[in-house]
Amino acid sequence: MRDPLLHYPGYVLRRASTAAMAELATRIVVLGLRTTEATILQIVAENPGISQSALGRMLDIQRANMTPIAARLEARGLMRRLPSDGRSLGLELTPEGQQLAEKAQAVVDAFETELTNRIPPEHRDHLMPALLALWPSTDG
Amino acid sequence: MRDPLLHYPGYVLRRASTAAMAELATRIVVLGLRTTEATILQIVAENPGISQSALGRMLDIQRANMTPIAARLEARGLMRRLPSDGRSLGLELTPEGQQLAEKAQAVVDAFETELTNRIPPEHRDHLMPALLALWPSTDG
DNA sequence: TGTCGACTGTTATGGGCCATAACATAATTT
DNA sequence: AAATTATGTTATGGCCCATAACAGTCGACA
Repeated sequence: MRDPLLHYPGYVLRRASTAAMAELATRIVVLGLRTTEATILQIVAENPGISQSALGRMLDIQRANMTPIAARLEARGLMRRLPSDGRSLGLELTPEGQQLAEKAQAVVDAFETELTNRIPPEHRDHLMPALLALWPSTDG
Repeated sequence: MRDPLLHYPGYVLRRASTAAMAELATRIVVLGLRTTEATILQIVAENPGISQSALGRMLDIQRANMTPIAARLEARGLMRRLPSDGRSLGLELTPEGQQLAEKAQAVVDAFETELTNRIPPEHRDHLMPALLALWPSTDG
């Protein structure tokens, strides 16, 4: 039984990503959040007033897909969407949103630290530059 | 506008994986295949007679999700599913499946090579060990 | 100032992959 | 022989991504 896929960086990248995301999802779901929602709370917490579009550009989420996510977070009382522009919606967290964002942040931080610690030290500092080189969307 | 996510290996891993998979998908779809199907053709080509379950274990695809994929490939005349065991189905490619598998293989190889070449040389050899360390499912 | 193009948000819709539960059947273990 | 395990199947849902079409707003520019 041969498995040549383990020599393919793209394939290993995919598998590593899927595994890591699944693990994070199980840790974050206990807060009642999806990983995407946790990320959004985090970004809005650090960038109050950011528009849906700008948020979407930062996270590579289409406007059309951002709408239901933001609406859901607002409906749960975690986020407010205030018209800033007539066409734009500025996002900011409610106190409950802030509180949940902090919990989510702690979970994510712990996870990312664990992830980093799994990498053998001699390879650790090379992962980020290598991944960023694979990722064309950084500059567009 | 702050974007602290770029310091998170898990997040960058996810983004890099998504981008890479999307790119591969656009290259493989012209063959009438999805990335998962291309992978399956490749594995079956190198492991004729492999059972659906064993294939699923290798690729981390649940039995329940493997069934429609394998059935689709069989319906397209690319693969045969021969009862080997009374309960198991042994998989093997048809001539058309072989031919398509070779084309898919060429596309994947080219893609993986390009991917590797994007990584700065000083980081190149560190990516695979780092990713494999993140990926717990290698041994279970 | 009025028009045209670009931007924003929304709705609708579909694709692709993953996960779980329940089931029937066959093999294996005890 | 009985109990457990393995395999394949069906059904169902979740999550994330993509595209098209639309209405409303802003900005650039003649």
